[in-house]
Amino acid sequence: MNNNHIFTEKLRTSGLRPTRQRIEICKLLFDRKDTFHFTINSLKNILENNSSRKISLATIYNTVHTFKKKGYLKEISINSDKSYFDTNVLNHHHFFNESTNELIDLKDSEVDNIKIKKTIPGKKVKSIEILVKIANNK
Amino acid sequence: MNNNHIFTEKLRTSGLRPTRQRIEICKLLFDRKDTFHFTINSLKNILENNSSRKISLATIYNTVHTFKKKGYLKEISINSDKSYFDTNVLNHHHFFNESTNELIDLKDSEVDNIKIKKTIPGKKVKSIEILVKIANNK
DNA sequence: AAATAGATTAGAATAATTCTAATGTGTTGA
DNA sequence: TCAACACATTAGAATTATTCTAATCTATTT
Repeated sequence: MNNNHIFTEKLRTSGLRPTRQRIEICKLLFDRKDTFHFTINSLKNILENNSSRKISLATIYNTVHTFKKKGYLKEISINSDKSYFDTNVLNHHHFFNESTNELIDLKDSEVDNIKIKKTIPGKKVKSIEILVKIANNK
Repeated sequence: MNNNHIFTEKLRTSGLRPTRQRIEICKLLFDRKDTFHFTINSLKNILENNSSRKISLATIYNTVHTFKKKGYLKEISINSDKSYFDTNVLNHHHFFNESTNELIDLKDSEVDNIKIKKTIPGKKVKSIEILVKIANNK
């Protein structure tokens, strides 16, 4: 049994064509209970090990950015050399473990309301993101 | 008149050799009253226009990272394709204007105390960073 | 002032991301 | 049903960002 038809439908509903590449990536990203954090590179490695036919790196970029645009993925701000993505698109924040380069979700309810006193005229706030950097106790 | 000797001293004090390249970059970054936000690329462009002798891009990377390690620069988390740096190394947060890709400082006092309720055992918090993304009112 | 050790630079190599020509998919109309 | 067209998608090639390392420079010791 497999869930391909579910993803096919999901893609069609979003106005995206259900290609082999997209279905494989969907299965990897969304066929799981927990939220999943990844970089393009880690996703590429997993795909290489799980996928019968090769998916070009450019296609992985295309797909991830398309899914982000559709609201199925969230991009996380880390001052690192890589972009991190999250399958949890609900409002939430992150821990970033600098010792292991891993992300951990931080529910909105686990952070007290943030009040920003400064405003910028003519601009509207699109999002407020908190990143808590952590590291191993030496 | 120029401030080269001041930067020479500052560099020596930090255990860094006062090379021509570093002094030029110091003048550009630190010889100003306001804090300065930049990317490696914007810095490269400014140096190209202000510098008599060419500084290799690799050297700009080296220098910026060295200054960051010494605590003279702060790297800012933006989920963009570039790393942003800030000459303001005091504890503070940022607005990021998505319409123009510009950073604006947000003083620590302009943000209410942030309380994180979740903790990660065996890890210590290194920093808490807030990024407020803004955009033009359409 | 020459020799040495180690720091620094910058061209070359690599890694990350985007561009675009080729290919594939869905739709329309005969 | 099935061309043929219009547009979406893929993936190799090109570009851009970053790192590596051999060559060069600087400070120190004698």
